Amino acid sequence: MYKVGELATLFNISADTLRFYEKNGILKASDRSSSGYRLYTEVDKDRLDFILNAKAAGFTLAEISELLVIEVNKDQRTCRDTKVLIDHKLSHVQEKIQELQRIEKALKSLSDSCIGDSTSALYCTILESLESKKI
Amino acid sequence: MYKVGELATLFNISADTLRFYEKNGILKASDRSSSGYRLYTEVDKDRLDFILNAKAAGFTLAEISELLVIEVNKDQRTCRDTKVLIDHKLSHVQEKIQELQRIEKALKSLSDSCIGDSTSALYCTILESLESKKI
DNA sequence: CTTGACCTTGGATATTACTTCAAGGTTTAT
DNA sequence: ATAAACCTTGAAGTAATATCCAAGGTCAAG
Repeated sequence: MYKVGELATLFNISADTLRFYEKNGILKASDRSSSGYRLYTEVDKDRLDFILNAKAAGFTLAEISELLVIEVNKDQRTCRDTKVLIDHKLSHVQEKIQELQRIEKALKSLSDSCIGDSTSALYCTILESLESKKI
Repeated sequence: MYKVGELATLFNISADTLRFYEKNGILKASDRSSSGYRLYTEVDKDRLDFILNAKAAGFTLAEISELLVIEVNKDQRTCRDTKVLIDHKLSHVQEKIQELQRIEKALKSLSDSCIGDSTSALYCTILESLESKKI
């Protein structure tokens, strides 16, 4: 059994984060000590591991909740249920990448247009672009 | 002179957004009518154009404020001042792209490991990965 | 028995960029 | 003259993910 600070240290997160996860129904300590301290079991620890792995894969906490529902009811769920979530997330991430690449391109084009030396900004091509050009 | 709704319509944003910009010191209507209506001039309109172009290039409102300070005091600023901001933003965006690409890769690898058919999730490789593997 | 490190709770704060609301005043068209 | 469409303000709400704080209880060591 781990106290909140112990489990937090194990995973290099803060005790506040664990309390936050509990408040949001994503990870509840299985037990409490007689004095009210949270006590986490090995199962709780595995669940936290799952949560943090999913987070590292880019899932939001809401999405992780969905994944956990499947994980916990594995025997009544199919691979399709899981894969649908992953693929949905994947295309969302790909859209975001494309949007950022559009922005990257715009910024590069702004940056490349300007030498960036100590001459007056009066005729700075970057500013000129922002004044009028549609990006 | 444009009223708030007129200017908003011109740029396909909401009147509320313009009021929000004013509250945040990013764009203030130059005048008010006798009854208190905001009245925007052509200069205000140009400034809004600048703001929206910068937004399209991925800048936050705080960053746009910085750009506007340079834009308005052009004669006392250099190209370097401007380019520093752009390049700073550019590398920030590139970092975000890399992080998303890391996530994309992780998701792809999860997705590819699973056929996603109607077999039980009991042995779903995606769930197995999330249970233990560090991504 | 005291000190320090830990734990509890609820609530506030932070970020970003708005949106919505309530209650009321103004303008324009018919 | 009245209805529709506009405008005003300040305050509160939203999403996402925590972090910080205050006031107080608990536990282990010396």
